[in-house]
Amino acid sequence: MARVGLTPERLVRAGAELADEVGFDEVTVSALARRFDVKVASLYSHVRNSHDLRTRIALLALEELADRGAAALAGRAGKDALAAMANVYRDYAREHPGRATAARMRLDPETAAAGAGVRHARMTRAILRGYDLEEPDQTHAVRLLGSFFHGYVSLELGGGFSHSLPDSEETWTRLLDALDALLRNWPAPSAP
Amino acid sequence: MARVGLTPERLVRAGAELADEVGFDEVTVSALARRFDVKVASLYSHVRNSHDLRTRIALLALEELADRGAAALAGRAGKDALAAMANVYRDYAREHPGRATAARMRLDPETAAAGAGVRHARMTRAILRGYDLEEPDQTHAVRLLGSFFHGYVSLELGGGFSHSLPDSEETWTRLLDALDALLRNWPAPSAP
DNA sequence: TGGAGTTGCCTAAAGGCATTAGGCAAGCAG
DNA sequence: CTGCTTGCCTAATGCCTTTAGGCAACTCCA
Repeated sequence: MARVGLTPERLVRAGAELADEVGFDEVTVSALARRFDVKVASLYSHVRNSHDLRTRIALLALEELADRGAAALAGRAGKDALAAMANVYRDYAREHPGRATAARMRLDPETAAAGAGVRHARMTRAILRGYDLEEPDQTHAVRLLGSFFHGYVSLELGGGFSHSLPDSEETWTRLLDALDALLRNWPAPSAP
Repeated sequence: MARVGLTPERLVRAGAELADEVGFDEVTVSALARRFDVKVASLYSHVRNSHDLRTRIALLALEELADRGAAALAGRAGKDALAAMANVYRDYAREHPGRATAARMRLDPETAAAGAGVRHARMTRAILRGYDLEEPDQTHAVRLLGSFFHGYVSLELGGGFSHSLPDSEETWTRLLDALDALLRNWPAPSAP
C-alpha cells in the first residue's frame, strides 16, 4: 500500500489532462483513480465529489485562460487587443479541447466570482476601452463578445465548421474584422 | 401486464417534456421508464440506447424550432426577419429550456443533415437575403449569427446575465440593432 | 370464434460510476 | 521506538445502462 501522494492539485491537473485526451464528459472519478492506479474511494479525501472535481477543472481552465489573456493583452489596444484575446480563446480551445469545454461549464455565481471570472470580465472591458462606448453600451458589447466567443468555440469544437468552405480560419479573421468595425461604429438604438 | 402503448414517438415526446422539467442532463432511460410506469428494459425495443434517445430529442427540438422559424420568417425581410428569427430561438429557449439544450447537443454530421439542420441553414440564408452580402461573406455572416445565437442562449440559460444590469431584455434588443447595422455595413477585409 | 403468430413488456443478470463508513498501515513527532 | 495522524484500502449500497430470454396480450385469419 505504497502512498502515491495524491493532492487536490495533482488530481485536478490530471483531470484536466484527461479531459483533453478523452473529452470533459468522460472525466470521472473512476477514470481518474485508474490513471493514478489507485482505488476510487481514495480520491474522496481530496475532492468532495464528482461535481467538485469538474468544477475545479473548470476553474483551472479559466485561470489558465486569464493568464494567457493577460499576457496577450499587455501593450495592445483596439482591434489589436480584440484579435489577441480572441486568438487566446481559440488557440486554447484547440490545444486543450477538454479544458476549453470545462471552461464553458455552468458555474454557480459565487464560485465563478471567487475564481477567475472577475479577471475575464475585467479583460473584456479592457479591450473595449479602445473603443468609444459608454454604459450601457459597453455592457452590451461585453455580452456580445462573450456570446460570440462562447458560441464560435462551441461550434468549432463540435465540428460545425469543418468539411465546409470557406474554412474556419478565414471566417475567423473576417469576423474579427466585422466585430471591430461594429465596435467602432456602434449604432444608436433604433426607433422602437 | 397491461400494455402501455409505447412508441418511439411517445418516448421522445415524453423525453422532451422531461428535459424541460428537470434538465436535459437528467433525461435518462430509467427516468423515462419511471414516467411511463414501466420497466427500464421495455424502452430498449423502441430506442436503441440512451444516446439514441437524446439524439432524437435533439432532432425533435430542431424540428420544432425550424417550424417556428418558418412561420416567423414568412413575409418578413431585413431586420424584421432577423429579429423574428432571433426571438424564435430565444423564446423557445425560455419556454423549453431542456429542449433548447438538446438542440445544442453535438450531432454527427449525417444525423444533423438528415434532420432539420438543412432547414436551419436555409432559413439563416433567407434572412441574409435582405442584406447585400456576396459569398463568401454570406457564409461568414451565417456563422456569425449561428455563433452568436448559440452563445447568447447558452449564457442566458446558464444564468450568465441574470442578477446584473442592464437586463438581458435590453441587451438583446440592442444587440439585434447592432447585428443589423453590421450586416448592412459589412466591412471589407482589413489589410493583412 | 378460436387458435397461431407476433409483439410488447417483463424478469434476470452483469457491468460501470458515485458515494459513504470504517479499517489498517505508512510516515512523522517526540 | 512508540504512538498518532493521515492516506489509501476494503466493503457495501444505490442508481444507471444494456443484453438475453420468457410469457402474456393483442391481431388476424380461417
